Amino acid sequence: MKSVFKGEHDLDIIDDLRKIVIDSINQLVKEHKKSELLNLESIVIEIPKGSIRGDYSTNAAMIIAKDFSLSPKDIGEELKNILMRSKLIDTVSLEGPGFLNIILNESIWTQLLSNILLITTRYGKLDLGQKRKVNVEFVSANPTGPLHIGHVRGAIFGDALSRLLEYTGFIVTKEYYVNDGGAQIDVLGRTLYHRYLELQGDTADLPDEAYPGDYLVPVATALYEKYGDSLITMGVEERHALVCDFAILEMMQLIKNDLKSLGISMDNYFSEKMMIDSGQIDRAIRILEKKNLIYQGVLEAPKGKLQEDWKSREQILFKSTQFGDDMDRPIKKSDGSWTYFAPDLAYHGDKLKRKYDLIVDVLGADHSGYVKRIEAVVKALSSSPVDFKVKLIQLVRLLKNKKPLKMSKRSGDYIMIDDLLKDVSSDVIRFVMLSRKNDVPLDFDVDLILDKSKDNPVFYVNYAHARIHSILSKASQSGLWSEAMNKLEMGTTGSFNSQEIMILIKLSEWPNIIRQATRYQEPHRISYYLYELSSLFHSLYQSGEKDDPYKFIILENKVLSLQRLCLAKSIQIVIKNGLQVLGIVPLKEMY
RNA sequence: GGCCCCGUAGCUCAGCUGGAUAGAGCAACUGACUUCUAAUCAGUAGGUCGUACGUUCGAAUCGUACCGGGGUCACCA
Repeated sequence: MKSVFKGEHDLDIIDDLRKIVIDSINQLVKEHKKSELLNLESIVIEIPKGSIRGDYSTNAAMIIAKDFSLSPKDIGEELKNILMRSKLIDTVSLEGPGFLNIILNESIWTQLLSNILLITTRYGKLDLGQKRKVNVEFVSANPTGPLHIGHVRGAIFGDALSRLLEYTGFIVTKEYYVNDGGAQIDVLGRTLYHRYLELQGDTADLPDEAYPGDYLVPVATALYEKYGDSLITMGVEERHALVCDFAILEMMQLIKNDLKSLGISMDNYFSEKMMIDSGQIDRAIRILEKKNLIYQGVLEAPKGKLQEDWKSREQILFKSTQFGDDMDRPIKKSDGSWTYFAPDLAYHGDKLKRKYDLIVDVLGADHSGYVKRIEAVVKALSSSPVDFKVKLIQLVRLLKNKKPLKMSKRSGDYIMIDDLLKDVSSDVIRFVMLSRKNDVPLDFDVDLILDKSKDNPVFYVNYAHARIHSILSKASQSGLWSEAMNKLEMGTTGSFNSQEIMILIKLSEWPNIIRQATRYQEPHRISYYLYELSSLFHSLYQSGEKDDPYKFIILENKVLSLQRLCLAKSIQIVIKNGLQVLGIVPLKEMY
């Protein structure tokens, strides 16, 4: 019987082990003359925690017990006997309610290290996407001002998710929906014109509805440089259109700069205005009309708290309740103009036309009430079921000295991204933003980040990376190590201590972490993994501090030394791969 | 009132696609710097996994109800 591990493929021990278990089960199925297919989806290979003996464990026996009408212990015993035949498996023990604890043949660890050293950046780079097309829409902030801290989390999440999907073989389009067609643009235009008049001596106060903050002042200067005072005598409508267009261009430039400084580049900026002008809304609505999903009707008044200005009125509605929404949704205002929903409806229709296999919307949690109607649109407009996911990003609670920091929209005292980046690198911000699951609120303490940045876990991870770099360069000086060295011929003692094996098991988990993070679209799993891996490394490193035999560089034992250095290098490779998926630059030194 | 998210150690959170003795960080306490980088490590202490019922061999994880916190329920965007 040929070893599964001996193929030329990149090593993915957990997945391979799972295949061995499944093969063994299929063999049992034959032996027991069972013909029906078993549901093997929930069979998992796990890394047991605590003091349980075993490199890996599987719940297989407990899952299949029913199908065989046997107890988990009995079927587990049979499964164990088959598993024991595999050359890769050293021992299998049946424990607890029916877990099979597996210890692999120790030669696997040398193979794992050779494999990681050989394929480096490719280790963990699974082809899960197989060139399927994905659209990830994120940020999509209104082009009425620069990005502030509230936008950062969604921006970084969307970018990291996109990187992850690209890493795993998807073809990703990172897209920004530019709301350049709505009423807020009129306000923007009027505010800019006000600033423009100020330049020419007009001392009127900023109107209440105008955008606060002085970021439009330089834009007004640019406007003046281009047009002089000719705007004042221009026709109102012509002037307003011109000012608005100018403002949008400038605002998008600000936003693009902010994104760039966070390491984010979009593939596509989708203009709402251009879409409206090309008549796409009408077309999308005509499709819905054909499906009988548009009607004139009256909505019931909202229940619960009384809405003072509520008036019953007949409107053009989209029958989103047919797809699970709570109420049908209006698409036109009483003045005949579109609601916000109408262009967004057409926009998702446009995404569908572009034939993506997966469409992801990254939205702020304050849009949670909006999710169902968008899902309804996607269902209504697509001819075949499409994989559509909305990822809601919870708010960032901004703290200063552990106290909530109020940001007032009126005074315009938002913390802007470029302010933040003056004091702290985008890498640090990235790691913090990715250190929580997307649907949990995140505390972001400005002081903690600014003054005591070493409390940030990204330094912990980077410190491990840098330490390894340092060890390796020291080892190079002693001639024990060189990047050009043929690692496949590395000497190994063939045996590893328990601390090293814990790390090797952790390293073997990396492809699986990538698999899970991709499947659930949860980049934070990578942050946690990297922290844990770094922790194991620091611990191992410290063992060498106390005991010379545990050092990485042991001049009098070149074989052992090389083995340790290969382990260190492998850890470094995985940390580097992980940080790069998160869009963070791995450091070679900390000072 | 409807819908969505959350409730796990003093604090901030992992774990949630059902599995074994529920894990980290911070804070507290004890200890380790003639070094391969102490931005680190070792150890101690800390728990009715919001409550109750249910599903089953087995529940922090799934279901129902309730309690508590947040968000959202416009012709806003």
